[in-house]
Amino acid sequence: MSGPKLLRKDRPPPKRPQDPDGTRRDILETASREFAMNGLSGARIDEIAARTKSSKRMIYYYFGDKEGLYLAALENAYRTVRDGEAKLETDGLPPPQALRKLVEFTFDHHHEHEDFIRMVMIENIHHGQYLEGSDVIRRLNVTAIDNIASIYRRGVESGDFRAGLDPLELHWQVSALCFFNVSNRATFSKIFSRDMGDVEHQSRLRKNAVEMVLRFVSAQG
Amino acid sequence: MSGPKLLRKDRPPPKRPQDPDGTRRDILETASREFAMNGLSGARIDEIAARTKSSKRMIYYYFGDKEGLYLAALENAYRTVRDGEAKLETDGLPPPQALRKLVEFTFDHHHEHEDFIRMVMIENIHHGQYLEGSDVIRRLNVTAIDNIASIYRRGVESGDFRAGLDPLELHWQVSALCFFNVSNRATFSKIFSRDMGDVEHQSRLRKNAVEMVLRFVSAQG
DNA sequence: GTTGACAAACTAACTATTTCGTACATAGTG
DNA sequence: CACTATGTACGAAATAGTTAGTTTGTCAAC
Repeated sequence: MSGPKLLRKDRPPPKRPQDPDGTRRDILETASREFAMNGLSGARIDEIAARTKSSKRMIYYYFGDKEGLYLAALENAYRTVRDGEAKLETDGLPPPQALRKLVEFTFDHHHEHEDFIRMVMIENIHHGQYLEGSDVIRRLNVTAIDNIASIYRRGVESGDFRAGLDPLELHWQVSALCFFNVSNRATFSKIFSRDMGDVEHQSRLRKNAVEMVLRFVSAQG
Repeated sequence: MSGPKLLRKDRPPPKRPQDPDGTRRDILETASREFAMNGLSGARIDEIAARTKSSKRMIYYYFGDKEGLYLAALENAYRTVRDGEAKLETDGLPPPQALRKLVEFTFDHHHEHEDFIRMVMIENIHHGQYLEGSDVIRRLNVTAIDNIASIYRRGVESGDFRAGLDPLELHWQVSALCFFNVSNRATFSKIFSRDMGDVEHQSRLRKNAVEMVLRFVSAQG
């Protein structure tokens, strides 16, 4: 489960009685799950400590207090997801296909990272006040615009897309469709007695999201 | 602020030392604000009690426990919003204009009812488990589909809309665009250092949402 | 290479509050 | 007088955070 980074010093330690990096990571991962599951006030420090290989004292040792731990978990969530997104490559493709790929990728990616979605929801409940103090997160996200901005620019130049749209707003629309798909699945499914998370619905909703964005930016229409 | 229902008995009581209906309503409204603001575990019974004209004792008297109060607040939120939505009239309009009006109305309505949005977010964090036991809420929502379903059907008949779309999925897309606009405004604004809630952005996002839905259902394209 | 000092990593038990919920007593109402 | 509505005070459990002390690693000096 844990691969301690080799090649850092001569001896890769097989079992350390003291393992600051490992302990820190273990706490952070456990806390991330608990916060994503229960929210900031819903998560319990004692519960997190119990699920950790470490102890409550260590949580305070490394993260100061509950809010410090929450912020670390929030940054962790953004980092994990944005790192994954960096793998998307669309440079070679014609703009419409590139945009299609981006939407499909975003849709799938959000779908696969429910904990991230939940953390963002939770942070929005708190009016983004913890995110506010984190330059880390801002940096991670601002670059996420570059991709869609470049695709859009190419699309306008090639005549496939209409001009006058704002890449940030485009990103907003894509996010809305993909985010909502995960964030509101529970209430939506229960209200309408349909499991919106099953493969059939997901495949249709994914197709819809793509069509919606493509038709929106399309030059003809 | 409080209009006690007249015409029920001869005398509308001007000042009652004991006022069960008023007390109940006062508690519910206060609780609704607090839960919307802080979530289920974040809200404090003592805090709610303090903001009430009444006392903590009365909360337990009328709502049993914290979860009972939360459920009442959740139902209250859905009821308030769906009651407002019932005012929308689109029967006379040609389908594209009817759909436009529906999207604009939903967009504005969500925008004006942030507390409702927050309650739905909170309930989704809890995997919709409280909503599950509430037939009240299900009933309120299922009828919300009728409107959009009827517009869509008329649109297909008139040749304005393409066939083969699912009204529930259409409702999903509209909801996504309008819901996200409120739910994720905080984090989005802070990450990109733009106030997405100001009038200019809102007006553009609203226009985008309408165009997106109309282009999506359009027969040509 | 052994030692000893110092810092980092870690353990266990404890505390001060907060927070939900309740008993008990009282006042209005029909 | 029975029943509903309400005020006051209290209690038990949960919860964030701490105090005090122990073990482990590092590294320079001998």
